[in-house]
Amino acid sequence: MTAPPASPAGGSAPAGVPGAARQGRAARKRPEAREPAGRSPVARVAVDVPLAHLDRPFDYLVPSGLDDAVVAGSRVRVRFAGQLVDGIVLHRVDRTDHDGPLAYVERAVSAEPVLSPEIARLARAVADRWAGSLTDVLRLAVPPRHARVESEPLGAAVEGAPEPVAGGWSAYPTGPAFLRALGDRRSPRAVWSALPGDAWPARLAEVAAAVLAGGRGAVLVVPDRTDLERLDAALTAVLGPGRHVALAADLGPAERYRRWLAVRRGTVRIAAGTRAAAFAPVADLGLVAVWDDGDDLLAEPRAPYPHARDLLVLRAHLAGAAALLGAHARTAEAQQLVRRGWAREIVADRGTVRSAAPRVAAAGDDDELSRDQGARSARLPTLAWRTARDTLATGAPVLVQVPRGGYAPALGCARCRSPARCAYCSGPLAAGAAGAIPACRWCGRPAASWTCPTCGGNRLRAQVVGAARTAEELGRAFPGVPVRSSGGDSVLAAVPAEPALVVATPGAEPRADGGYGAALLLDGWALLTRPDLRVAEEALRRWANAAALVRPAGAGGRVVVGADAGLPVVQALVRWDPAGFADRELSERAELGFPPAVRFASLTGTPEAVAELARLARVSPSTEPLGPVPAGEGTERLLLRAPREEGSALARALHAAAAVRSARKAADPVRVQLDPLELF
DNA sequence: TCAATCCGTATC
DNA sequence: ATACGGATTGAC
Repeated sequence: MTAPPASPAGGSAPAGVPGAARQGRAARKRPEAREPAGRSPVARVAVDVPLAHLDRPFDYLVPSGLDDAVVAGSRVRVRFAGQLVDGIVLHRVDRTDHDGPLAYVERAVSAEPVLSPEIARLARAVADRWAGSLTDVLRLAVPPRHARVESEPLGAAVEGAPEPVAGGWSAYPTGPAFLRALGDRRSPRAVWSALPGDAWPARLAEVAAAVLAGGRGAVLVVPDRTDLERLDAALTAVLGPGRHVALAADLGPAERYRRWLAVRRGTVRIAAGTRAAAFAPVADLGLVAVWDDGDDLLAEPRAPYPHARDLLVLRAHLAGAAALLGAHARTAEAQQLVRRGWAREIVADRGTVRSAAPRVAAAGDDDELSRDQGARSARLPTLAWRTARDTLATGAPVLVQVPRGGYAPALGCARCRSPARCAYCSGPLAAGAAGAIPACRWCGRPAASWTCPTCGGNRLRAQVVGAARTAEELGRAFPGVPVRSSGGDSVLAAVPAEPALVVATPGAEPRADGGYGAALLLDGWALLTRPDLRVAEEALRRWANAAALVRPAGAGGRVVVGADAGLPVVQALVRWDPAGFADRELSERAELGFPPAVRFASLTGTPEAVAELARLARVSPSTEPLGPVPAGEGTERLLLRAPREEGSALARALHAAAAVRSARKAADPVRVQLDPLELF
């Protein structure tokens, strides 16, 4: 360590020159004399440059005039490689490790310490875990500044803690103990299988109340906006007003920053939100929770592509906080946390599950279709049709889950069944409405006339029937029964307790007042035939989320799933055993060498760039390359597979290789993703 | 011998 | 990105 030099720029600065600078030819403003702050004159700054080889802090001198504003966590502007860039102060320190002159911090943007020590540590760990740069993570973690909001008067914190309530947690044998531990400032970790019909937002709100009772704060993450609205309402109901904020991406910059600042300043201690809220800088963090961690909305689409579940697990670990992963279904990742002993299970006993769940029956492809004319055109198996008819007769609504939106989202040749492709870009053709001219789903060009390249036929038929056409057909099959649709841009939150057919795409199912009388889960084959590692897990997740909205079997609740009864995933739904399914799934993946039993990295870019990065990455001998395979538009994708315990070494090697490439000014970027959701 | 230019490397 | 240092080139 060396002491900071007394003056910047190698001693050439006009330290002793009085304010009246000599007039040059032009009225060029000379920098006024600056001197380093008296104590801790060095600011260690994370500069906002995305280059991998610059992913480390840089030291600057704090001029005495900025001594008060340049604090750990505050935003600054500094000169870096000749240009002014944004930065965030990581620390104020006494001396520098840098042997060379230090530049001064140019400007303090504000004295607000936006980066808390906990989030600074987390951001570094996230960058390391996902082979990214700190800068990239900070862009995800710290929202853009809004100066006016920052200067608004501080809102008052609501004092005291709300009454803790065991509420619905007593339905789970280990639930009350979990809540008690939170109230005692301990940090239990659990994977929670929510009972069908349970009001999960209320359960999360009760958990938040327990954390508050212990004097700590919590972060609660849900997949989407609709879930957040429900959680927001439950938090208000259980905690009272002013004790939490809802953080969503679409709030607008001012409101977003206002709520975020309330968390950062400690005015509120409970932060609920969608995936970006996983970084919410809650003070004295007691708990992180995530609902329905299998939802792919929790995967961040921006570099370095962290997944909110894994990020929260990491955060709980670093901060010594409790963790709760709740869902109706269960992911293999959550099951792995249980198996490794990192988390305990919170599950109801079999009897409770049985009495809460609807009765589930399978109607596979070989089931005869209904003889009813309308029902046949709606491709309802007899069982589904009868179930709908009988349920509607009792006065209850029926939920119809259709895997795909639109009208006919995939068309094929009427004669040979081969998929219909766009003549220009080879994208899939789809029809938007009955009798509408088909159009390409990629480029939007209409295909007024079409000839099958395989057999020469020129008539199209629907390969996949979408929700819109299903609604139309159900209307004919059940004349006089209202049909409501939910999906795409128009998602219904709830429907009344009256006879209706409610057609929804997965994730857009409205809740029914008093529960649905029945749910028909159509076209299971369409869900299960996609070439994806997670198809079965994802199908069970979607089915369970829909079936959880149906009344218990004892109250007449019925579910018909349109898939082969012999499939293990269908059996898991029939028996309502998501934990058993996840356990078997995890074992299978371990045998086949798939995540989460092993770690994967995916490198995407031009073939040369991918090859170069793979060559530069000093990976362990047990790291296995798979591919590369074409990934469209002149790019390739290479997968690297490593044993689970070598995951961080793999990430480190890839980041180091990316640093070599960025230092060489390599032109073509390579996208590096750890644990990518899509493997094939 | 010196200045203009090129290239590589560090960026505090 | 840009800026700087050292090497290289070319003209006198």
